Amino acid sequence: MTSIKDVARDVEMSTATISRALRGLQGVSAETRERVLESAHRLGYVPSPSAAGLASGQTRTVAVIVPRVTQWFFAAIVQGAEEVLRERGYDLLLYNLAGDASARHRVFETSLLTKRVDAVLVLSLKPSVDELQRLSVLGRPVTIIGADMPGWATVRIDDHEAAATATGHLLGLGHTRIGYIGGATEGVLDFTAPSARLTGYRCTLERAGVQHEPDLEADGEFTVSGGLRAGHALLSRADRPTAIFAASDEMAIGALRAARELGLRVPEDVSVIGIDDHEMASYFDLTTVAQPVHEQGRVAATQVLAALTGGDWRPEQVILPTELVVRGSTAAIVPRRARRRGR
Amino acid sequence: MTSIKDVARDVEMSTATISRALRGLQGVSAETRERVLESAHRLGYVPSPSAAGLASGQTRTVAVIVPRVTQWFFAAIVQGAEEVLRERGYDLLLYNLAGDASARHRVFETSLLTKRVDAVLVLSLKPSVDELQRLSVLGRPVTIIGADMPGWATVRIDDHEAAATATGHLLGLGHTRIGYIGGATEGVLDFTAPSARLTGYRCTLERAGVQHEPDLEADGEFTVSGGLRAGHALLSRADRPTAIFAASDEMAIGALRAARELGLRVPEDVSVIGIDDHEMASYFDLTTVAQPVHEQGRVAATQVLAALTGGDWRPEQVILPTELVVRGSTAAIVPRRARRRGR
DNA sequence: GGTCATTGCGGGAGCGCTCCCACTTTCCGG
DNA sequence: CCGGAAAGTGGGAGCGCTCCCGCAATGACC
Repeated sequence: MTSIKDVARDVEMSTATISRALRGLQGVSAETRERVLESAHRLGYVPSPSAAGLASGQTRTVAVIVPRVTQWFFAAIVQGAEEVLRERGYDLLLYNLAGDASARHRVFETSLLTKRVDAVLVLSLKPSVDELQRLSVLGRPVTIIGADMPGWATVRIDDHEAAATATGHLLGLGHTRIGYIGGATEGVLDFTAPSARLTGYRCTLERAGVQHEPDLEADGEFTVSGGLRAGHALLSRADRPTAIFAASDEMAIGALRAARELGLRVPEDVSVIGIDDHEMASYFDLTTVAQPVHEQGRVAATQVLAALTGGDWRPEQVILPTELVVRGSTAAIVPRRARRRGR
Repeated sequence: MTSIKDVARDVEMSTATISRALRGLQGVSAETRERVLESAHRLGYVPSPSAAGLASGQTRTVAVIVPRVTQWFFAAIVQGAEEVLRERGYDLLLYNLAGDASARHRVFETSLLTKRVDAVLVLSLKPSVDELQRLSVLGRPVTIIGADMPGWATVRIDDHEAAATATGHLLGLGHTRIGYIGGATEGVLDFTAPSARLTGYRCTLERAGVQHEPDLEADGEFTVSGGLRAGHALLSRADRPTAIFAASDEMAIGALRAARELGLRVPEDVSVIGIDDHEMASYFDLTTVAQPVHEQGRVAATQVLAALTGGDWRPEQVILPTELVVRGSTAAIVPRRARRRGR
């Protein structure tokens, strides 16, 4: 393995100069830099990240902690983050919790992170008090995506508002019996989004003078299968809702499926709206409140990178905009009589 | 930052012993190990991977090169690999090419990989001759998932057979006009699966005495939107096929959508079958040839890890089994007259 | 012509660990 | 009682880089 010394010997200079030249630091003449680059390339020199990390204390690596990569939403964020990290020469260390509590424990507990990465991106999970403690002890930039954590750098959407938009859309179409499919507000992936979306839904109903019915709120676990179950529960009621607002597109897709299985037409018999603008949403003709998923990853990565280079880093709360995307799964309520006909 | 020296001083022993004790090597008395562990914990000692990597030449990290994490298939493989890597204390460095040729170039070219990871997992992309050259120069275990590369360690399914199974299923139901939606056999993600599946389809038709029609083969780019386009093209023909075999579930889902948009009923008017058993397949009632996605990641990771620990590592070709999963999107062909009625 | 930045470069001390080799002690069999 | 193997431990030389400090040469300025 050729090392920096070999290059130094080759161009008859000190390793210090080689290091400077290779990293593009100033204090090296253009001619020297040229020679060093040529020599390094000719000798097939590849720097050792371990050695550089040991000497500099920087690993040029950031950890991304994600609940489940298999969920499109998280994967898309990872992809966004990876793009900007790669651009800047940083590597991405992926920690996939996959609903495994022990995995979560391990990642936070054995803070291997400490000396392994320069920064951490935490996706959509609300770290516990203890975990936050560990994160802050790291002394490294940390950005939390998709959760509201005052005092911490966060990138997210306004979940309350997104839910209000969705609910408002349904209200605007004349619906008043609006079911809600959400997720546990406490759990393995205890992010703050579920509760914010739930209150957004409730507040909007209330503001419109609609009585909010606990019976119309179901748990969809933020998965397609959960949405299917919840959809079945809501739609097989005698006094079934005329519209369903699911707190995520995946649950909305499950609800669509439930409607189909029950022989209900969408949107004639029931309107369905979600949140996310999942990549498959358009194929389901699903009306949704789109959020910039990919972009959140980019912004978060940009943020920690800025913290790493610029000196004055103070946690910033970034809120990205959402947008109602109307497709075919929602429609104005049809008078009872007419609706009957379709069943 | 507390280092190994601090622990050594604390228990009044040499750093060599601390290192041995912490890594669970033999040659340390149980009592000593106990004391070291206690001291390390009390002092909040965290080992430095950079230092260990520099000294040992091992990083306990493996690189996973993936075409696009946002595709469920790849994410699921990553998840499988991550599981076994984490179990064994290895970290996962994610390189997401995301269809960006320059990204691909960068990953392979600037073989930062060399001194950064102990092993490499390459997902579903057929490395070019040049890239293979670089991989072999690494001198590290490399496993390729989802592509057939003689001479290299691979983990995959028998694509030819999977396609044959799907096609055979349709033939068995009486279909003879069977459309095919596949992907470019050369491209950014030039894996070997597309061509193997195509030939599997053709061979099976031929063997059944069915004339294979080039017009019934469309390009779906292995995406939902591509499948939608291809489905439209195939199903809006006057002599449209009575069944469609899509080389991936995502394309099959696109085809289902196309059928719906054209007012065709599935499976009465057209049967659709895919490959993968995508997480959403059951929600679409999609008949498919299931492949062990998650498991492929696990097996591949296990393989490189074995290569890393055991001494005698020689490339092994693992082929995992597939299984036909019959759901509601395929059915026996209905006599022309009866079928008409439904249109 | 002298002073003082500025630029370009070298020397060399670590960074925190691993691993080879050597040393001591204990234990066992002959 | 002795020799030798085995077990437990220490010393210390790196691993390949970064970065601080120092030095020389050059140029600008009064």
